[in-house]
Amino acid sequence: MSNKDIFIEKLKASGLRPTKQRIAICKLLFQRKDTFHFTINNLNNILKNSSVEKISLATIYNTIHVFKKKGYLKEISINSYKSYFDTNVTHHHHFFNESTNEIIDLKDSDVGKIKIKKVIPGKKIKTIEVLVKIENSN
Amino acid sequence: MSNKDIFIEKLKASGLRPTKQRIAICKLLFQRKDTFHFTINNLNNILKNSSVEKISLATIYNTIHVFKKKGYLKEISINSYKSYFDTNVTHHHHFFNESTNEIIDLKDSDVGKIKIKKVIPGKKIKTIEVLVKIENSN
DNA sequence: TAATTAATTTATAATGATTCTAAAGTAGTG
DNA sequence: CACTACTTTAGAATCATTATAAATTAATTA
Repeated sequence: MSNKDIFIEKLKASGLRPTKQRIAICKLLFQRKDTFHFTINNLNNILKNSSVEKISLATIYNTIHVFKKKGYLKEISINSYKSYFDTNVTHHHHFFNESTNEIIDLKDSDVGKIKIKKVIPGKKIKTIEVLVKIENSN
Repeated sequence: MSNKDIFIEKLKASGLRPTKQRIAICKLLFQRKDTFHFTINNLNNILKNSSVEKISLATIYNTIHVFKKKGYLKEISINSYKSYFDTNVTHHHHFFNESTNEIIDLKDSDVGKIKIKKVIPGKKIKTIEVLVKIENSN
């Protein structure tokens, strides 16, 4: 199965028709080796330059939100200034480099077991997310 | 020293003149036993009802941001939809109740030691923040 | 205390991100 | 090919936040 076919599958599974705009977005997001952290604004800039297709902002927002709902993308909360998305949808954690505003993935296995000693009656833990803020060590 | 005097001190330390609007904001934020998690919108609503003073949104934004910069308030990143502030400025963590959107403090000592097994060359860890998402266990 | 100066408050405008809308275009189906 | 439903798009609408500039108030000085 070609990459393009995989993208078409992803789109169909998300209830979206495979259009050239959406396929261009898929290429940008999923045709890469490493995980990709991005903002909508990032995506828009890259697509404006790289892609042959002219893709409107509304289409980008739409597609990203559907992928997020479907679980093909994760949204990361680092700070209130920007909204980041992540192509790594496995359970994992993040470094945030406060000197450069760069996000780096931290594998689940790179974080030791976390013990939560407080229990909230009637609630159960759904997920534990760790954000490690780093800065230049000089 | 009365509460009001403490508020005046806080304001002065932040480089702000003690006006009645700012003192009303201080009362709301700091005259309480438990930590307070809020959005600007929350604050505005409470002030609109509770306080004798008419306080404009611009004043609220201004004051909150100065307090944040001074370290009298912390901003918490839970999700991209809302921007929350916290009157607890010690190092600590949070539960986020996804059923109710409620934030609950988790004391530093309620979280076991966290081992980060990955090192980023040239960077040092500034802080480690844990967000525990919970839901009804029905 | 009155006068002066500088900071503050406020309503409103400006901005920026995101969402909505409705007209024009395109994919899927028979 | 024709039809229908889904998409795309530009631009408008909305919402949170920030900026602005005139009116008000606090602090300072005489």
